[in-house]
Amino acid sequence: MNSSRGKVVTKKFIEIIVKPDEINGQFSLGATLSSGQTSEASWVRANSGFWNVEEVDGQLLKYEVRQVGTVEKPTLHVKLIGMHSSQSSTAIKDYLTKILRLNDDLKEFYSKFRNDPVEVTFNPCKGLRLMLASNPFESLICSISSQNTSIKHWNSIIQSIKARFGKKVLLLDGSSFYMFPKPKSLARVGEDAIRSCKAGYRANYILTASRLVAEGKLDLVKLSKMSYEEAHRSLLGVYGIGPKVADCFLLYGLGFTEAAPVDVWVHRIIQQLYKKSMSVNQVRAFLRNRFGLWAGYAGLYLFHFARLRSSQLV
DNA sequence: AGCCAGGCATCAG
DNA sequence: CTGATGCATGGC
Repeated sequence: MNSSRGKVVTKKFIEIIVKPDEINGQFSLGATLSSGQTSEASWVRANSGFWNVEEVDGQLLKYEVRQVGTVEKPTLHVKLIGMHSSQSSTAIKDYLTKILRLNDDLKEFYSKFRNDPVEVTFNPCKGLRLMLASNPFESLICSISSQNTSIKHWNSIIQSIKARFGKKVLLLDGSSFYMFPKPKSLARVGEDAIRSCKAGYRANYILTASRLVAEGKLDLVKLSKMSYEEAHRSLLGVYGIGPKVADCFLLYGLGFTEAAPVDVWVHRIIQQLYKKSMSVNQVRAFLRNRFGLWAGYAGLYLFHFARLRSSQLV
């Protein structure tokens, strides 16, 4: 069992495998983690996969996920570093299934809307899945930081916030990682400090939201138990949070799949595909009415498709 | 140099 | 309610 006293080299990690029959339909890890979702800022690309660090059952855990096989028959290899022997690998599997949304029935999405103009996105985006943020507060700040700037820039804002105000942890493989600060820590640092993370005018929004969460006036758990409309309405009351940021957080932070964030990309592509001139608000209503609980997926596919096309990859 | 990026608060009408 | 404008920052 314990090899640390023997001649055998201690195995520092455990590897688990997620098989095709544990994934509901197609999956593309690469597309999913490269699609600019506001839940993914913390994932790091390395080797042939991606890694992240999270607290699972109060235990710090680094996981490296790599896809083998095809998009149609996907298999995931997950390397776990720092796992206690008391933790079951099925608990880890459940956790990954939840945040990579492996139970979402993608084939149903494709077949249900195969006669809709959104169908043109299915092939180029095949296997793309929504992701659920593992830390709702981090997702809230990511969503706020992402407004009116590039994906690259808001990712760098988040990295700076983590490096400046987050706790540094050392991992068993020798690497280190900055955790996202807790609401109370971030609420304490002041606007100038947040501004120095190149957050610009968003610094005030970030600080305001952090204070509200720290003081319990913005209860993320309570929000997750409301209806979508109710939760959206109450988020709009927060300074710095508008319709798009609220939808980002509800979708990626809390898992409301009927939320479809409408940004400039989605606004443009919807008007092109459906040949109708619409305001941002009209597009938002349009997506919700047409796609219901699949609106989040439709929005993500349209967003990713539009960006792929503009970079000449399609 | 000027415009755009996963927008929002504010103010005018 | 809808429409115009300023706002930090970085990339092209």
